[in-house]
Amino acid sequence: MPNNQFKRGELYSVINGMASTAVARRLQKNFRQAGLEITIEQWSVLYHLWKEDCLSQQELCNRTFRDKPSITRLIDNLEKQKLVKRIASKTDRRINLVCLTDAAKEMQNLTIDLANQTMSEALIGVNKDEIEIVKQVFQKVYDNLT
Amino acid sequence: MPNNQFKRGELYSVINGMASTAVARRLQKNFRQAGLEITIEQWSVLYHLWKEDCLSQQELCNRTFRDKPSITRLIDNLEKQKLVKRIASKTDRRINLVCLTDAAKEMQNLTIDLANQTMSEALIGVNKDEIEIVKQVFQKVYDNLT
DNA sequence: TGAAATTAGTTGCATAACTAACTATATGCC
DNA sequence: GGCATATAGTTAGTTATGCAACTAATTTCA
Repeated sequence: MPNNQFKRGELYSVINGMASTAVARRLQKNFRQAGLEITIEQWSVLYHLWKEDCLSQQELCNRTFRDKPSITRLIDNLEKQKLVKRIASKTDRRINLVCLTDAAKEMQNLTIDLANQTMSEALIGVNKDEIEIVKQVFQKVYDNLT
Repeated sequence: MPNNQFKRGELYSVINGMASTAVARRLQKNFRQAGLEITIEQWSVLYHLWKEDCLSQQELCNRTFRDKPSITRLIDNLEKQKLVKRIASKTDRRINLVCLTDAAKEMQNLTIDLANQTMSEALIGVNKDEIEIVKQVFQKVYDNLT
C-alpha cells in the first residue's frame, strides 16, 4: 500500500475523532458549568437563528448541514425548552418558520462568549494563517463531496 | 463584539458541521454500495485493530477518542456481526482483549481502499502542505483541550 | 384544469454519543 | 492481611444522527 494513501486515511480518522470531539466536549462542559441546559447541537441551531431569526426548517438544514429529521427533532427539543417556536408561514402552508423566544434571545451573549472563550483555549498556538488554511481545506472538502 | 472572536466561533461551526460530516456520509455511502454492512464508527474501531490486533477496550477508547460506554456498545455490535470477539486477558481479569475474526481481517483491504478513494475525492485541489497544516492544527487543538 | 412531480416537514427504526451510577478486579499502603 | 483507592468494563437514560417511508401543500405542464 503506497505510503501517501495511508496518510489520507489517517487524516480521515483525525478529522472525525479528535479535534472536533475535543472542542465539542469542552464547549458542552462550559455550557453546563455556566448553568446552561442546552446541547451544542441545539446551540448550533440557535447560533444561526441569532444571525437571522425565523428561518424555515429546510433553511436550517442547509445552514447546519443536517438532514430534515435531525432538524425536526432538534426543533422539537428546543420547543420543549421554550427556546423557539414554530410559526406557520402565511405564504406557503408547508413551511414552519422557526423563531426565537425572548428566553433564547437572552442567552445569545453568554453562549457566544463561552464559545469564543472555548475557541480561544482550543486555538492557543495556532496563527491566523493556519486557521484560514483549515477553513479553506474544509470548504474544498465540502465542495468536492456535495 | 470584536470581529476576530466571531471568526473563531465560525471556525467551530465549520469544524463540527461541514467537512467531517460530508466525508463521513460519503464513506458510509461507499461502504453500502460495496455491500459492506458496517458503520463508519465500527470501521474506525476495526481500523485500529488492523494496525494492532487484540487491544483492550480502554486502549480502543484512547485511540478512537471515545468514552467507555461508546466502545462497549460498538464492540457489542461488532461482536453481533461476528467481526470481533472479546477474549478475557489472562494476566488481568478486568480486561477484555478485542480481537479480529477472520471475516474482519478479510475486510481490511477493501475498506481501506474505499477510505483512500473517499479521501482522494474529498481532497481534490488540496495540497500536501495544506493537509499537513490541518493535521498540525488538529493536534494542537486536541492537546490544548485535553 | 388536473394529474404528475416536487418540496416541506414528520415518524419509525437502528446506531451512536455523553453522563452518571454501577460491578468486579487490581493496586497501594498502613 | 485488609481497607481505601484506582482501573476496566457494563447498564440506564437522554439526545442526536442517518435512512426510508410517509403526509400535506405547492408547482409544473400537458
